[in-house]
Amino acid sequence: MRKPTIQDVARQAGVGVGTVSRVLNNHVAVKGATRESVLKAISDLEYTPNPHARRIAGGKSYTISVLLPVLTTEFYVRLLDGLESAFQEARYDVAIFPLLDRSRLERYLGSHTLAYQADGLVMATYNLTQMFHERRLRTQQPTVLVDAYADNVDSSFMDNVAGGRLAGEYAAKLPGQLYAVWVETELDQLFTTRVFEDRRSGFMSEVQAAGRSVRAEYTSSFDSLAARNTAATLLDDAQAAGLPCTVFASADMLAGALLDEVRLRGLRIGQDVRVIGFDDQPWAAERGLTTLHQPVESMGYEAAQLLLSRLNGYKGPPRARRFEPRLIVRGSA
Amino acid sequence: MRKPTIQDVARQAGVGVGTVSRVLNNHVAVKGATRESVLKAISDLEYTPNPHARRIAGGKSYTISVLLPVLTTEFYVRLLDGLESAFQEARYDVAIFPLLDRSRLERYLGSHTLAYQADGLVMATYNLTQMFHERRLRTQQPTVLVDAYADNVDSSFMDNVAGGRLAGEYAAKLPGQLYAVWVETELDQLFTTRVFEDRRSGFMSEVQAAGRSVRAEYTSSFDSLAARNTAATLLDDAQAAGLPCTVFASADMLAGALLDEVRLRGLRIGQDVRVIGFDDQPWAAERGLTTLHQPVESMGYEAAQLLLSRLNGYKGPPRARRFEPRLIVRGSA
DNA sequence: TCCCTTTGTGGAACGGGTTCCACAGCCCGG
DNA sequence: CCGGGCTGTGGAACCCGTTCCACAAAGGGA
Repeated sequence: MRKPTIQDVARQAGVGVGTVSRVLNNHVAVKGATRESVLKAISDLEYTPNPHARRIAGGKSYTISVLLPVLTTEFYVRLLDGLESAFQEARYDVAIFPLLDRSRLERYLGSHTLAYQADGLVMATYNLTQMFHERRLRTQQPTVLVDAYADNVDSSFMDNVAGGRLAGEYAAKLPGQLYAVWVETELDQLFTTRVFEDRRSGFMSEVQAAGRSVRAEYTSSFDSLAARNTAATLLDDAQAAGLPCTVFASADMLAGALLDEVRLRGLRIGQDVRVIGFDDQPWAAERGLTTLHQPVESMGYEAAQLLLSRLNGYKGPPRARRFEPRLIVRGSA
Repeated sequence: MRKPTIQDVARQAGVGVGTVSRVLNNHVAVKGATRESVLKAISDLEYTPNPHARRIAGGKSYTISVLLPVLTTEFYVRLLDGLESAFQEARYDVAIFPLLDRSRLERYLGSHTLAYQADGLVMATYNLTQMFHERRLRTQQPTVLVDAYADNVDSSFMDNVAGGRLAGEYAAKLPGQLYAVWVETELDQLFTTRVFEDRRSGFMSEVQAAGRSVRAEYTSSFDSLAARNTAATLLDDAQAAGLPCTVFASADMLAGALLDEVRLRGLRIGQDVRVIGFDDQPWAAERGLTTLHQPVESMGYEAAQLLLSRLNGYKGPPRARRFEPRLIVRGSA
């Protein structure tokens, strides 16, 4: 049996095709009773609109490209959930582009692939808009940054400076020497993020304002081995200088490595060594990690709304949606 | 200025629209001279066909979904290169779906997202077809496995058993105790792969046939810290038992951890400790790693061809394209 | 040379939506 | 009670390719 079309629905409901289309797109000018009968016909026939017909008639692709770093963290799963729920409401499809490497990025955007055909672009964490200005990417779609910001495009992000400050404020009240460990930004200039820089500056300003000294020279890449090595070095120094101490780990991943290493040395978490993380990953609650929580879904949802309003013709200056982090105090600090 | 359509091209070239369409789709029945004039008109007008119109007219989505594990290894970049080059030739778009987690997979395939609309499915490394049979996924698109195999669907893969055998055969001739380290398959039952199992069975059979004993109880997950820990444990044992020794690492990632740990201990690679990897990642040449090379692009390209032939109506039984690994001998063993 | 195939080509019909115009019915003010 | 405007709705035109049918021209066999 043929897939039902909008014509079939119109016939079944005893209305015109225009009316069915109006119901599908939530146009206001459809009377309650008419709308009901259309909806009934739709469900009776199990009708689903043909997206390609829609695209060609509407002259748009109703597709959004999302460019993501390749990381399996819960963060991006939740971010996508937020993005997709908003785009789904507006009947947009989402195409995901994992940023595997530089050449692949250029291929994504430079040729006639899905990303190129999309009506809009979402960039997560990495701000690649500079490439547009350098004319290395020729895309001109409306763009929104999420988990990143810039003053020339719309953005939806958490205030990482504020997060750093919350951590700093809290840490400043704890006894013992203060330490901090940072994530190094990626090697490739292209894929950089200011997230960790911001966390750092917030933390440092607050701690210094409180007159506390910090040993903040520890860094690690986003890799479990590197994190563990850094944790070990830091704890060597801390043990040499004398416990207790407090460590701010600018990502839960680093905090996790610290917790492991602390346990390995038979030290007591929350007493000998206090650890403050950042991200509130799913395991953080389980392991009692004091950390900063981000409203990730909301960030995604709002990013989508910003982009959708551009697609609906909004022409104003770039807007920024700033979200506030929340310090979750658990046992680790 | 409006984007040129096929009508504009036809007018410019002084031919009918049907002819233009035939040229675009490489139908044979177009004379050389006519074809030339059409091609000239296309390039003069900078015409690019509207993919959505094509989809609706053709009744297909001309889109393939590729389901990938989320790993930044060179392997998947190359695999995608192979897949995309074949699909591009056939004028198919590729949509990538990183397998972030289970719920996301079900959402991808269960609802009316891009993956669902696609004409075909490529699954890399993970064989998720069992979910179709369990009715947990309702997709019925033609499917091809790449870097994985099963007897109920088309597949394109390297013979990992043969790779293991090559490694075993080579290792069996080297002096000292033999060791082997394996990658554990993922925890989630859904995302499993037989790749490492195969490498293991190939290696073991060859080594045992040569009458050599192996200490093959070492395993690690695909994580740098875990790999390093395993490497350390293995080398502790090896040093206790006496050098020289030879280690087969069933993934270059593990081999890399071994090389690091060997250097750390001041041992000589290729003399005290010989290491054989698997994958031939880009850094392997640089670090002189003896390893097994896979024709990754070809695997991807052939997988695409298998799928395309299904899309063109091929109805035969499942086919398997098996590729042979090649042992690259460098300094490490 | 004539008729019958091939071969190559033009163009209408078609796919399934959206949009816009026209019109019916209603409400309201004068 | 009538005309003007507003609201809600039907349906034709349109979006832009692919496909198929019809037909002209060229080639081949008798």
